[in-house]
Amino acid sequence: MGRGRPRKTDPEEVLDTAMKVFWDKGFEGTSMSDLVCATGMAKPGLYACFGDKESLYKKSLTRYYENLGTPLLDDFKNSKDPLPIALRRFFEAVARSMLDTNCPSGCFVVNSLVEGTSQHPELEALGKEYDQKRRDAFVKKFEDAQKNGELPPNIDARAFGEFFSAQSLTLGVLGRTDACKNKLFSFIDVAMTVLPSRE
Amino acid sequence: MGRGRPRKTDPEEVLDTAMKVFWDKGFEGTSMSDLVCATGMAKPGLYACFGDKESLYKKSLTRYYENLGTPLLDDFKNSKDPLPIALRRFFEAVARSMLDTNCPSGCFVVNSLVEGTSQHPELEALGKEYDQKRRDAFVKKFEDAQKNGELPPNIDARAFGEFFSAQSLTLGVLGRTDACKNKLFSFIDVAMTVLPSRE
DNA sequence: ATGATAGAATACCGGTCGGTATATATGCTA
DNA sequence: TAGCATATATACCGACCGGTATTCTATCAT
Repeated sequence: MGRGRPRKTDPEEVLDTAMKVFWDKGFEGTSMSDLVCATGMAKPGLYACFGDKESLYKKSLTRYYENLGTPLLDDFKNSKDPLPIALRRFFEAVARSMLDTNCPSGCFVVNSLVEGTSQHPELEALGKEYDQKRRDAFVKKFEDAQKNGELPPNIDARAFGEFFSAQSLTLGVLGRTDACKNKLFSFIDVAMTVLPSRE
Repeated sequence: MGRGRPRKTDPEEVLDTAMKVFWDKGFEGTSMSDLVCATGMAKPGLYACFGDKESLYKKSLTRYYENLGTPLLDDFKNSKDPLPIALRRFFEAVARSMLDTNCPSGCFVVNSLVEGTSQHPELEALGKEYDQKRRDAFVKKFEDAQKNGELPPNIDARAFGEFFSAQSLTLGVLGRTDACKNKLFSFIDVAMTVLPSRE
């Protein structure tokens, strides 16, 4: 094991860097040369390591999702806290990641909106998959809360779940355009008022 | 007047068609050849008429905004109806335009998120300008409603205004990804519950 | 040392990009 | 009908695109 010339660049770092470039310039707006400059890995290396441009993008987005999105969502799903607590923690974590300049904030919503269109069916499918996971988690959480009496029985738990699921996208949009700590957090404050009280 | 060879294609139709192509493929993903095919106007004609690609995009987006966004926003601003009525009418009009397949729904949010990045400062500025107009209108409406006693005095009218302003972006996102009449309208129903009752 | 292995670096491919120069067609005015 | 003004159509430009073949270099096992 360990034969051959050692790598100059760690492939996982390459994926992280690539995601930032894609986030900054968009999929179509990013050239392979941009990625070569940013990552330090030469073009043939990128192709050998990750396949073509679209595969590289998919792998970047997947890694990003598994490192950031999945843990956040799992924490929310598995939380034993009352719904308002868990919900607020989820949104504040999303908001913090949006404010982290080292983090390509909002790439999910960007992917869903633009990269994943009819032109790139695989990217579209990836985006829809993530969207669906989030929405399902939210809806289930709200339905469970209703069963547990945390939410009044006369509301449409699914609609409320989907509403809040969509608010994480809104945070992504605001994070890219308006990003400012106070605004994101006061947005969350207002959103939380949607939660009906127990009775 | 009327000298020279007559136009084969109406420039305003060209702008409408161009916006649809940009909406479908994104700014970077759209080539001038795509636009030539879609609009029927030859490339030199496009350049003579609209300037370069970025100018054409700006003119398309501006026209779209003035034909759709401005009237909607003006109706909302000038409405004498109670706030919940005016708000719901605004959101339902936005939702309907999202569901209109002839209408490149959500190009504002797309522009803000992706086209208008550091790579295209002019597009970014245009997006920010529209964003600001909408936000200002919402904030003013909520502040006025508070003064008129339509909203309780103990809430942060600005934060509520910005929250609802952002919901029109969320409708844009949902319209592009989830578009389905029931979902958009039940999203609006839930969002409306944020409005605190008079007292 | 030496050969095998695997990444790095360079140069290169056909195609398409945004943008334009040139020539032709069409209608108005006089 | 002559001529001008304006749009259209074609062909073309250099640059850059995504992707690859080839060569060079560094590290391993032997």
